[in-house]
Amino acid sequence: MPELPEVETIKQELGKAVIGNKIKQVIINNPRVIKGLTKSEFSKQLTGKTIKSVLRKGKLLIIKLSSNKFLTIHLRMTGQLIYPGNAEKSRVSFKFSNEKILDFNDQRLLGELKIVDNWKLLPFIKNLGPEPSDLTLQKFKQKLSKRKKKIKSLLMDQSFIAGVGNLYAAEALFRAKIHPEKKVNSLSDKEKQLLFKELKKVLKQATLHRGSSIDEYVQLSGQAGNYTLKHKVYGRQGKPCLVCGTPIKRITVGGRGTYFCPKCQRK
DNA sequence: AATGGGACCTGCGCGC
DNA sequence: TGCGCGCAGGTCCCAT
Repeated sequence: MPELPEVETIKQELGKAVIGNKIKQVIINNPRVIKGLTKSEFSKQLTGKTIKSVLRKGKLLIIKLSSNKFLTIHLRMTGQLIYPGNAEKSRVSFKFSNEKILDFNDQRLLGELKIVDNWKLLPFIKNLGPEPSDLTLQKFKQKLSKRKKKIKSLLMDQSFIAGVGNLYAAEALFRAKIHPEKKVNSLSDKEKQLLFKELKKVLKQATLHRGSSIDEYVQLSGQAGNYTLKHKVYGRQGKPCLVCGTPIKRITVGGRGTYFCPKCQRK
């Protein structure tokens, strides 16, 4: 599933691939992923516009157009951007004047494409917590104080910190040796410090490895991300913990599948 | 205010 | 064999 490292990878590659390209045609194979505009309004807003820049905030991609409007893309779980594509199995494709095609694929149709005047006014952005790279240990600790829920649910809360999803929450907690169900108000100062360090580290390393190919995520070129091989707990139910050999357990936390080592990670 | 749970969506894997 | 069910999780929405 695309989380910060995956979306950042796409953002970097998309920037290299399409900045300066002019949209010649919009091909809409399934309008369900387009929010707030009809098919024809969506096409009209994009056709003839040039891609000026590509930004990322949390898991949201933001594409600045020459009209000074923004095309925002949220991949949710199974969204993919592929370039060059072919518009064959895509939900929406963008054909540029150089004849190359950018495909937006999305098996489960939960992804969202929008066109907005100002992305900063989107509710999702207004409620978004800090980017991990902007977060200091002091601020992290301050944000953790007075919170009572399970640490994993809090890490995945986009208003708490931007860009962390199910996979990296699990990986960071394993590396920090903290049980995913541990209540935030019972974390020691040392645990908070270690969690802060490991969370930043895992996100940075995953980005350097171009993300994790779980579910449908692939890089812009269609290649898999390389971080999948570095996972220590995610998807490893029943397999031995890479530190102590105890079988990795899978439980449900906040309705989400959660992997952890019952020996290394204590409540 | 903060928290938890359900809904959304589709394809796949499993069990009977 | 074939079918139906559960599951995958990011975000929004609602109830408490």
